[in-house]
Amino acid sequence: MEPTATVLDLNQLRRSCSTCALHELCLPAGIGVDDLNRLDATVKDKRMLDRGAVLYRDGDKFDALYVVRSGSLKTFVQNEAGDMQILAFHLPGEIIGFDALASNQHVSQAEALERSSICELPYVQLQQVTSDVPALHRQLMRVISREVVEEHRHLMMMGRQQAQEQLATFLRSLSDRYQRLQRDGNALNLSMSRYDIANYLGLVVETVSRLFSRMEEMGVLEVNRKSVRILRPDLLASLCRTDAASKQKSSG
Amino acid sequence: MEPTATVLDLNQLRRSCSTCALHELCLPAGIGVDDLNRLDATVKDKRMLDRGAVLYRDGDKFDALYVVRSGSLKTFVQNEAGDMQILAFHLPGEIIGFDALASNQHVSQAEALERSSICELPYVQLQQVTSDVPALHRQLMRVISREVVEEHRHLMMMGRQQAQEQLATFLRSLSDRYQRLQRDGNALNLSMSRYDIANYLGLVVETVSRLFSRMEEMGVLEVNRKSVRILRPDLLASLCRTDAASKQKSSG
DNA sequence: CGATTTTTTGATTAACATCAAGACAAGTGG
DNA sequence: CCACTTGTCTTGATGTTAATCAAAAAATCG
Repeated sequence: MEPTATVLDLNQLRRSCSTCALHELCLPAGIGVDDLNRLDATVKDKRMLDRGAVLYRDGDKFDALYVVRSGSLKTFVQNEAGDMQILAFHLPGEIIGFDALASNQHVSQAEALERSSICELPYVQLQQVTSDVPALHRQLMRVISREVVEEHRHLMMMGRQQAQEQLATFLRSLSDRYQRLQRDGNALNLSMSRYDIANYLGLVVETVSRLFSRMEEMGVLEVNRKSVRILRPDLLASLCRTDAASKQKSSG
Repeated sequence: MEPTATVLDLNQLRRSCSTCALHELCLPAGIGVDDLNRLDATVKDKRMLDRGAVLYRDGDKFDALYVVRSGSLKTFVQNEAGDMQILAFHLPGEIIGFDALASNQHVSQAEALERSSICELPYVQLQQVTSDVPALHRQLMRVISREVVEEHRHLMMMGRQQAQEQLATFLRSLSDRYQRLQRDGNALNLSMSRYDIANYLGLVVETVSRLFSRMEEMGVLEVNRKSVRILRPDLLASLCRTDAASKQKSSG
């Protein structure tokens, strides 16, 4: 490969928060121009991660938050026995690493699902900026709060929905996030494996595979390995809940 | 009832953060004396809630965070169909309401499980204090982060453990929290119903009831309705995970 | 291409939900 | 204080969903 290409790439990555395409979705959302430059200065050199590369692992000292700039990652926890539970899949504009604020060390692991680029926000500097810029402080709190709310959705999904509803909900939420990124919400490109999807939903891989097949038979999806096209968004929506009346499971 | 008793009660409740028994477990943890007085000034009149009383509900405008001072609460979300998912049970010293930071309105409901008293932290004032007192800002971030970490535990429990392991894990975590409150960690007083426990774990009430019976037969617990005595903490611990080797479910 | 991993499909089983009913505690009103 | 209601909890019998076991097909990789 020619060096020019690489240099261009790096320059592209080097562009600031102010000109970043994710501007309105990321930490800068709702921040004034002056303050934005300050934030910009704290964002450290962007990192590239290859598929499978680990951004941080359980036990790592906390020293930065990270923003997904392109690509995608998964975060997960592991117990003593080595069982893994995937917590979330992260798309561009999303900030990760908040779990480490509590104890000053990470209690989860973040791993790239594909080649991804990352903005690093060293925490000491970020703290400096946020204490000077109240708007940024509030914005940061809002972002953590969004993570809390998202986890509530995850809990509701795992606790109260059955397998097919869960997968439908998962696909719909992915579709929504695609749209917020100005992508076609009906043409999903799943960067995670079936195994990862199953784990995220608390199922086994066979179940997920069967569900994809079933939804394809129903005409809801067109599945081609990683690429999933939503043919009938309306049907998919209806699959998120089997006729309301029909279940107990401590619904309330 | 005699007015004197009521007045005394109110006075007791009115005592400040500095002298509160929960001092070291609550927001003041790690805050200096001077700053503590400032925090103290922002804590609004304490509220009493009767069993079943609602502190905030889904859709309520966000204007305060709340600290459980005595008693206990549950928080839960509900979907369109009315299905409920309990997110957590909250004991004294715990701060709730963070879900509302994201959108300026609550997206969950908090309800007292027994007669409980609550400290209210009006957010506008809290924001003022935190911007003046960086230590408090950091402490607040740590507390939200703890909530995130706790939810990771909940997700791991629901996604990867089976019913008996879940209940064992739940009881153990409750026991730990009792101990942090200087209570006997082996003499639990469950303020929540079997129904609530089942919902929290993603099970039905019959399953939970059967598990209590089974654990009693095994000699792990002595169950008497709301009162649960842990007879064999060691056995309980071992129940949190059936022999490590024996499962798939996308463990890693 | 052979080797390994991922995904799909089928057959069987286990875990938990559902259905049904009784036991027990806590009110409630007479 | 007692009959009666109501809600919570327990226990048993049966059913269903998703896990497990097994193996082949498809994709990825060196």
